[in-house]
Amino acid sequence: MKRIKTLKMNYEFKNVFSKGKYYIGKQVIVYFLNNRLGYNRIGIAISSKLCKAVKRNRIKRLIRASYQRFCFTEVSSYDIVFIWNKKANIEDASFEIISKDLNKAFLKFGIIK
RNA sequence: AUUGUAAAUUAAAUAGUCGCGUAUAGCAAAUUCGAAAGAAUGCGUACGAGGAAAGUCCGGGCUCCAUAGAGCAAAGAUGCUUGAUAACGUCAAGCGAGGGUAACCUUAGGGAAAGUGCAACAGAAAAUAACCGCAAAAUUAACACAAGUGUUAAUUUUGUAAGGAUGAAAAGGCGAGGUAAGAGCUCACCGUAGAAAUAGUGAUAUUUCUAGCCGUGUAAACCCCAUCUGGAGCAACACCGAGACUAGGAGGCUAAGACUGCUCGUCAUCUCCUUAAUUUGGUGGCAAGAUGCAUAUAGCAAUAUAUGUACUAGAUAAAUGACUAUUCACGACAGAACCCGGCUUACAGAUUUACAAAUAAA
RNA sequence: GCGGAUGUGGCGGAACUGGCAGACGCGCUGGUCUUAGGAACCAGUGUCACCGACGUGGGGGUUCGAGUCCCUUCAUCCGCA
Repeated sequence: MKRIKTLKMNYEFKNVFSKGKYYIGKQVIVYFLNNRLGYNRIGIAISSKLCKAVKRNRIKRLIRASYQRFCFTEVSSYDIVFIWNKKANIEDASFEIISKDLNKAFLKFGIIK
């Protein structure tokens, strides 16, 4: 399955937020939770209060693009949720900083080596 | 050349690597997911967001509610004229009013004599104007003298809108005549209202005559008049596949339902109320349309007609991104979600056309 | 997609038919009281300025005059399917 699986329902997001572990990066906050499906599922949540649709779309694309850069050697099964850090300025969103954040987060929880 | 007015166009480009969505009677493989309906997978090829996609402020298509019906009421919208349009609160061309030296811009612009309400404070008075004042007559009192008149004051009656601290607004304005004092009482000029003629489809304009002007403002207060509007929305709706389908009550007539009230009429047979439950997946709807562009004809124009030509975004947590290199003016506002016509709002710059003003030069 | 509500000092919250905007409460500042603090009481508190002008989310309009009426726009909140 090459296509990225996504989280869809509201209760799935709530489950990850309440039970999962998290890492706070400069621009992105990452939540992790184990699942038993045998593959990863991701969800990206950006509040509509932060900015308008074009910038929100851009952030989603940046996160998705940087997620695809990591090739997962082991068969990992996690639910991962990405949230924009409210302290960071939306105008400064860039691919480099987001991919660094993701790299640190994945290293911390041992998904990649 | 400067300053300005109006209208229109455009919305960085190129190459490479990786990646995303849709389509595919191209090639390959017959497998995977699912309870089923159904869906998906590799490679290749093609295509893949705007002028506002936005706000949701109007109007329509489409679907269901009966085929969307009839009448009265209620509620709401619009409001100079003529035309355009599927329709509109939109657009075009005009008229009136206001602004600008001008090009040009703005304009919810019917009715106040159908009725009701309101006009704070100030002011004599805020809408059937006599409080002060001005003037005349009568009475009383005082004073003067030439001795029955005059002057002054007060009171009463009458006439009078010239003047009066105010106010946004004071009863057409201003000047002259006139008068006891005054007054459109009379006259000239200006304004207003009405009628006729002429021009125009018409709003209206011009001219002439008449009326001395007997009614202020507010309808974006209620209202009156004219015109218009049935309701709900693609989460509509149709179909396919699962799951669930409890207990009690009422009606099956004249009941209940189909936007609100009433009356009439129609439809369907099971419907409604309370409690429990109201879960979940797929397919269609879904992209060629009152479409855009060019030319010709009609028209001042909006637009219409004809011919030619162009047009594969179609998702369902929602597709356009990342990196590298080069160039420049160094990139604004901003992301389709059933589809169209408008309106409104946001917007870095770049380009083009037409016109106006005064100055300078030729 | 459809529908509704709200916006006024630093904060909450009044102002009715258009007619003196900032009532009232909390907070803040200064003073009295106290050895000190609290409580209590008194005075002040939009901005520029000290005459006056501008101020009810922003921009227009109607009116003699808008917090109030109308249009447009921004922000926040809520409901339904």
